[in-house]
Amino acid sequence: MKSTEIKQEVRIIFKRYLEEHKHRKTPERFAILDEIYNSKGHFDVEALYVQMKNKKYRVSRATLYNTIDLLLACNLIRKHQFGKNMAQFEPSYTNSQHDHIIFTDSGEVQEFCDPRLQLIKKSLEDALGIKILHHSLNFYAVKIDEIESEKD
Amino acid sequence: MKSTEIKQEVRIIFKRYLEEHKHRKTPERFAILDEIYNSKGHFDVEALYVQMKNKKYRVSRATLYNTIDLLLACNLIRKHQFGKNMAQFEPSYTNSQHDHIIFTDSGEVQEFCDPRLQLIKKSLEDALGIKILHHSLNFYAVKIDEIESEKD
DNA sequence: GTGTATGCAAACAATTTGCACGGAC
DNA sequence: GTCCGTGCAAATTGTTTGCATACAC
Repeated sequence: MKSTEIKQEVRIIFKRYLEEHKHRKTPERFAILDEIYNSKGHFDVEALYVQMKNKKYRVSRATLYNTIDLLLACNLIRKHQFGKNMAQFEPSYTNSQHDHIIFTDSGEVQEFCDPRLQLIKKSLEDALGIKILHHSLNFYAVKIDEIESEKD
Repeated sequence: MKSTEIKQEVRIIFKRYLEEHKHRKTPERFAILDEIYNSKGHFDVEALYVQMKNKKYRVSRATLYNTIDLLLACNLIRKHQFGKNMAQFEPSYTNSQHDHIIFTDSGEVQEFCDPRLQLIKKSLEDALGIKILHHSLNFYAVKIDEIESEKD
């Protein structure tokens, strides 16, 4: 699916969600959605705020937080809490579930997916009689070659 | 190992750590360590503060945070970030590595350990040429019988 | 005696809330 | 015309910092 098609599609999903829940379809809300789906990748609220400020659009942080809640509710973005003050979001449409490796020195985030996690999840659900709603798996790592070069 | 032996042991480890790093062995620091190892289980800073206040001991939050940093540094406690404002700690001596299931309705935390996680970790390290320092795996779940009873 | 650790209160950063105005309906 | 959503600034929460005093060394 082309990038322009995706952007079109998520606007429709958002529009439908807002209508169904009797929320107003304000230009701010669609501008924020556009901005998020224009850049892809992970972002935090402050970065999004600055990014939109630098472009044409002027939104308050309050509106960003408000809209992000709506986008989370209709599953157009996902939230990740990488650490106390390291909340990040990412667009989730046509973007399959995955987990994260956070490089502790640079803050860089890399995605991965390992099917064995689903086996662990299934085992737990069966063994404990629970329903797992979602999960968070983060590995905090450093790159080997960077360890080597630090030895100089 | 008996509970009293553990408490004795961790005091010795902490004492050694403080000496090696030229930190003072203040009564507050040992009182905090004792309090943590008296109750075991997960705790957050506020709960620890209230708990100590209710007993004999009067410590400031600043000292709690300071001491917790020291205890983290010498691996006598572990920190878990279950959500933005849900940082919890737990004593880690004679307490093997494990992961957590957080029940989203009650906030209850249950521990589990699945060896397959180590396989995932190993695969990633080998495939990507990285060294994983630590990880965080949390499942957010509800109990099945509670789902059923909600249907009433 | 020196200088680090403490308690307190003020500072902080990320998020939230309250309020008056503006625009979606 | 209603009243929800906005921008702004003030409030809030968990944590950190600054400063004067206390006490470990």
